[in-house]
Amino acid sequence: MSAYDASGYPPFAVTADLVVLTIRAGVFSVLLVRRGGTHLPGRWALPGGFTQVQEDIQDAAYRELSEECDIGRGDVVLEQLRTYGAPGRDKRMRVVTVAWIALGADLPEPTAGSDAAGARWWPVTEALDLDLAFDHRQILADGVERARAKLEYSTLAAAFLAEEFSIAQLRGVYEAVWGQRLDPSNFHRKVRRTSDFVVPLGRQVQTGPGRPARLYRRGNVEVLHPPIRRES
Amino acid sequence: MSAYDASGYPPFAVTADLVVLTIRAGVFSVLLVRRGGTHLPGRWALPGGFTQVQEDIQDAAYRELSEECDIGRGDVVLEQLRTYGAPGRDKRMRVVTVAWIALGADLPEPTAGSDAAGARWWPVTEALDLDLAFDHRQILADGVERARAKLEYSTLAAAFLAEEFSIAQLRGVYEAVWGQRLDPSNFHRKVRRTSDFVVPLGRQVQTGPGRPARLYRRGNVEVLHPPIRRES
DNA sequence: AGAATAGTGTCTTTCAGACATTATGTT
DNA sequence: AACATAATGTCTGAAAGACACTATTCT
Repeated sequence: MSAYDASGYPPFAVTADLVVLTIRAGVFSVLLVRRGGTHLPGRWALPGGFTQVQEDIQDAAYRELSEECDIGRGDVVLEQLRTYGAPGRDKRMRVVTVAWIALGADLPEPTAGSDAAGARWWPVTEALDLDLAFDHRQILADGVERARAKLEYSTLAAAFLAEEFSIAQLRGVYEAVWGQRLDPSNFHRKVRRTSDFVVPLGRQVQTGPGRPARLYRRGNVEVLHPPIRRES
Repeated sequence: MSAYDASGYPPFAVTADLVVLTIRAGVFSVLLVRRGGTHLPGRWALPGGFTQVQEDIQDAAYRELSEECDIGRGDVVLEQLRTYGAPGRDKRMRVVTVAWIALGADLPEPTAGSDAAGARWWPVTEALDLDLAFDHRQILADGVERARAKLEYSTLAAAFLAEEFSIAQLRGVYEAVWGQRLDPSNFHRKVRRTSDFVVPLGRQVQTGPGRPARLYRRGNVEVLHPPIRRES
């Protein structure tokens, strides 16, 4: 590769930016970092950074997750969102960023990376109103909408939960992400009748008052036919 | 921008590759170009090329459409597919490509660009079996699946038709893209009952034997609630 | 007249939404 | 006992699939 004359094409920087989503105490939340350094210091932004020359773009996303968020590969479901490459989106140079969404359960409090002056979880509704750096407000909005849409026609909601969960917890994911109440009995029937959406484990768990809930794990189905709809 | 020290980040080439889809004589078709030059000459590939330094990535896609395919902005619906950036996907250098799907009606026979030794429309089913250059086989497969999926829950099918069309022609789009017969009467009812999917023009057209078909134009709805499903 | 295509109507099944009812725990 | 939550059952309306039937043209 180094033998090839690189002068024949315009050079770009390629970055990976991450919309890291989880549910904390029933609140749909996103991880933001406060920028350090000299450019846009103090502004909140999505975690991310430069892709290395020999690095797969998805590996770059996983590496930034690890370095900036202390989150491992097994802790999240990572999915490419889209690529943002308007010429002026970074004033310093021409940067094209590949954005990803990362969904996880019980994600830890972040440890600020070397480039970031701080990091914390924000409720998504609040984060959408922030004046984020670069075009990160748009990326965040797109990522949130992608997550909301995918709950409709996929079984992705389980990515927000630990290995074992109850159907009420699964419903809680939908309610947190959509900001909307769902009928418990209809939701229960819908999930159980969708073949291999969840697999019963035969055990129960008691969280508060009321009948104990049965535990399930994810099934192998990834597409919901028919979907669960928003906005009744 | 030129004042910034570019040595601090790894340089990438960014390209735009296009999955250009249309329906020709009832056959779901994709535009491929035969590579010229010195690298992989003679291999079929998706049309595309380098993004310029001052150019928006979507503008690059439109420019390649114009240069390599002689297709204007108004002739297609362009949508970002995803970005492919494995380190070894181009042996010459590190290239990240932003892939797009372009859907159009009655697209013209291609005029080969300067880089291409030839260009032609291929039936999608045949193109999927070709040994395309780079990772274009995967990009093509992803683009075709995206188009097929979007017909289900969006009104995108009309992008394959001219301004005025009959419901039978719209059904023909679904049948060509999905490779599957649909019941004419149920399809007709479904389309007409979806508010503002199509707008009647009050005129008719006679194509062959049989009752003349009423003409419609696209409505303003973009999302189908509920969707039209594949695989009965 | 017969064939071909466009469009409407009907019946059945499936499933979502609303909500009543039962089951099983806590306080 | 009162309450809270989980899970099941019932009723109704919307909509899809199958298909009969009508409408309008061409050969």
